[in-house]
Amino acid sequence: MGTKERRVREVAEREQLFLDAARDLIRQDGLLNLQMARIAEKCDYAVGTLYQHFASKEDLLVALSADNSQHRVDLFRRVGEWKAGTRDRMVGIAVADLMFVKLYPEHFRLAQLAFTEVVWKAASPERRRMALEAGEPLGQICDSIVEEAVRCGDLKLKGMKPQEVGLGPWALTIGTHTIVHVDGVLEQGDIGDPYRLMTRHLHYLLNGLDWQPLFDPSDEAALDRMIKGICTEVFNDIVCQ
Amino acid sequence: MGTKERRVREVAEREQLFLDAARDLIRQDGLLNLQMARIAEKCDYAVGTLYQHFASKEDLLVALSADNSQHRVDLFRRVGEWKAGTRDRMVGIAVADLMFVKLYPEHFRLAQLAFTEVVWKAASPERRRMALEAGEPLGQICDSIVEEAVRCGDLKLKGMKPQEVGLGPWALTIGTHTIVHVDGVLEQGDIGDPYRLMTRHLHYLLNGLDWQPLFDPSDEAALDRMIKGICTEVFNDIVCQ
DNA sequence: CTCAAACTTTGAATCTAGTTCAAAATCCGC
DNA sequence: GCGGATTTTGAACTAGATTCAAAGTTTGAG
Repeated sequence: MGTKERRVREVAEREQLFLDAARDLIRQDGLLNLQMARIAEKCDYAVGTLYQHFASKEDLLVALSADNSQHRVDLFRRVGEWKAGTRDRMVGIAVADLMFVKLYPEHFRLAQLAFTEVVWKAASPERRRMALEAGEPLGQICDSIVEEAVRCGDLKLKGMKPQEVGLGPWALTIGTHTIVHVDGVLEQGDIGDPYRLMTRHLHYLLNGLDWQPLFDPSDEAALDRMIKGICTEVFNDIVCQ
Repeated sequence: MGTKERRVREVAEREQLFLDAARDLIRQDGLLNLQMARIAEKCDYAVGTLYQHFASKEDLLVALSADNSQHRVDLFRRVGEWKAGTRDRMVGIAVADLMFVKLYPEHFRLAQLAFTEVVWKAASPERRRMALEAGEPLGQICDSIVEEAVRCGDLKLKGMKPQEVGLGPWALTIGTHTIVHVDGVLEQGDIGDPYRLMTRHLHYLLNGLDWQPLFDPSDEAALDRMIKGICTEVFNDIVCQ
């Protein structure tokens, strides 16, 4: 009696179809011009069917954003499995994040919108739960690196929980993306590559945390070498920079 | 011949009236339910008049966000004028920002939305320019603290520009707010007060930058004392915590 | 003071796009 | 092959942003 299972699978497939279509339309016409009717049309389904999957447009946006996290999780996993020191891997997480935003800037923009009060609150509770769930592995990978660092003596928690340590680099990363993506803000004072700068600040933060081995980020050449090294070793097959 | 001037002033006053009404309505019914017609009604003007001031709803949102920056700038200025060491003042900036978001969480939410691609791009170019301009003093105050720190020997730039140094703390701050304001994210791993944690990470970052005098943020009591000290000395008259 | 041109305000009408829902189509077990 | 359950459909509905022609007001020249 696999007909029920087939149905479930078909529905899931169609949901994916809708999400992919929405992504295409966003890439094509911008987030600004995304219309529910167009998504349905592009998939040769009626609007009503689209609404069987998503309670509202906001619901779809959050779903799309959750779906996008998969890409990010994939990149993070590579870093999680990378055979390297804990500090290098922590920097690797930040570089992965940075690559994600560079590769898919529209995903970042969408996530930014999706987590906005107006959109987030208008999505269904299940959808919100799913979106949070989709992002969970990111935190877990990060935590496990911190935990390993503590085990092997690279880092002392000094009364913090592993998640609390992770919050610093995470905030630094998100904050940098946010600043970079508000166009106009960085034009004023001319700042070089904001992402190389972020890596530099991350190293300062890690040095402050006394995360071993310490690294001198004012050595620009060494910094570049390190970033390039991570790119080659971890993201070899993905276009880098 | 002051009739033209009077007119200009009246228009400006009405614009402020509209913005204040919008702010009230947001506080009352939430950003989600803000309606252009209601704003006009509340001010006893026709919708058309509202549209003489703001090209679109998005335009109004960006304008409102720019108007809100004034509060933030006021807090920053206090820190800028505070007679204290440069490092304390840098932390003071972060505390000011933190207080701003705690005092006016709805302003933060609005800013978050306003700087979203969908809203930002739909606002008129002048409005965007004005919004950026309204935020400029924040960066300037921050830069001037960095510059003074360099002059008096508390900090070495090591090849960075003053703005580049400031970007680290700034990103850390914005990132923390962003994480805190996505409800649900921090529920998972139980993290104490995320803002005290942010201050702690900021100190780690400043230690990493070798910004004198170094401070041990793992001394929780000293950290609390410092935050409380800033609140009393700089924001004495404002409710703190 | 008068009047017409210029400018401003008005709000009903328009328009856009998200959402609903009754009818039609399809599926499923008997 | 049939009848009820489920799914799909898309025209109709709706909310709310935006427009614009008509009404009102101001200005300054005569």
